Amino acid sequence: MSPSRPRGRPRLFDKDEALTTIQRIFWKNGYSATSLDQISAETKINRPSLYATFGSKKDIYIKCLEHFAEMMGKRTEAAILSETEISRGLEKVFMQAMEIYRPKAKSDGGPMGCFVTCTAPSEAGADEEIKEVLKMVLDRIDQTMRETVEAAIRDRKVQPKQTAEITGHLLGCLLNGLSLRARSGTPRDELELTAKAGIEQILA
Amino acid sequence: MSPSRPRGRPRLFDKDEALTTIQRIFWKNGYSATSLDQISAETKINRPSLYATFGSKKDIYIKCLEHFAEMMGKRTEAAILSETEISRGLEKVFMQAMEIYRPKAKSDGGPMGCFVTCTAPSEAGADEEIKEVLKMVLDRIDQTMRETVEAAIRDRKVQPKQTAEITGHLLGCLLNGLSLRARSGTPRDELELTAKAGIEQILA
DNA sequence: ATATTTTTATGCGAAGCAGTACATAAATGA
DNA sequence: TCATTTATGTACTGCTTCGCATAAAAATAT
Repeated sequence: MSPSRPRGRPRLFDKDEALTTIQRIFWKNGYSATSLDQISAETKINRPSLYATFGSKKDIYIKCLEHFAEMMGKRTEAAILSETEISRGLEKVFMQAMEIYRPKAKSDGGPMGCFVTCTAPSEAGADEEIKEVLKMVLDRIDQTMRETVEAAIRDRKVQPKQTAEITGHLLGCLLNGLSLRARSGTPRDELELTAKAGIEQILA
Repeated sequence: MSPSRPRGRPRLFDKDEALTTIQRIFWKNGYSATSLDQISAETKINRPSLYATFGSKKDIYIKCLEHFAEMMGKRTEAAILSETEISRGLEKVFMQAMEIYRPKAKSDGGPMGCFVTCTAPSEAGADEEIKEVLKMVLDRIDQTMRETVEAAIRDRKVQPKQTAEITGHLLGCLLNGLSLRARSGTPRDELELTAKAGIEQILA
């Protein structure tokens, strides 16, 4: 089953590693303010190679958005599965999100906030494709939250006053709000405090 | 006291009206994706006049951000003062925000979502000045919410489980989350439903 | 060895960008 | 009437942008 080496000259760079580097650049500067020259320089991949591998600038950006959403989604599901108590599971989800949105160690100028919710909305006003990706990511967050809440209701762990659907939306909004605040420089401990209180309040 | 006409040739355009037009362009396309040529074309103001009146591109953008925040702030305060019951006041605040974020009539390609939270975060990662303006606006939202909650607590209208400060943050996050969802195309009635449920849940 | 396939490297080209120099126009002051 | 002041319009500069055309390089297949 080991796939025999493909036919021509092999790539000098790792596709996934490059995508992660590119993601970080878009994350920090936003889509429009990032140039392919900048990406080319930081990844040390020539523009034509970049183009041949990932497509146009927008293609690359959308691949990064999906890459990020996939990463967050997997982490979220893992965090929820690792706890039996829903409020603990959600707390873990939010805490690890805060670690990504506003890393405590190495607060050197790395990107802050959620990559998707901090960079995509700016483009979504004029670009239908990016708007749809944004909607997909937001819906996915809410859906995961909702399913978690539904499972907890079935297990008689919580009895929220609102429907599971609404409760999912509220948890999603909370996460988005915290992401924007992280981007603006709000300190980590304040974000964590709000997150914990919010989960408690929304689930009650 | 009527200010005598200033010395030189009078301006052909209204400063405030122009700023509103420019704001709408930034609102739809974001900061980096908007060019001064585009602004010049849509306002019919030459770039040199634009520059002389408002300063650099970033100067113009920041003036627009502050212009928008001022407008929203005034409307919010008015809405709160117009109702004696806090939950009704907050509901009015959120409903009029939704009308701006996602206008029901004339859903022709006008900008959606909050101008500040949908365009500034993209730039805030690399621009300290925009980041500070963003923080100022977010803090102002939370502060207004907090003061409203505090007043309601004093009047024994509500007894939130969380502190007024936290409650303010939660209401702010809810508004931000709804703004992003409006930008992504979530229908108005769903936003309103979430808003009402959220207010009820957060104040309980 | 030679042909074939794929990636890399150089660099072009047409367009767009922000900002400004300079001459002109339209108002007021004397 | 003429100087002064401010705004406008044209056109330019120097730089950056995305995308691609073309040739060289590095691998496999025969």
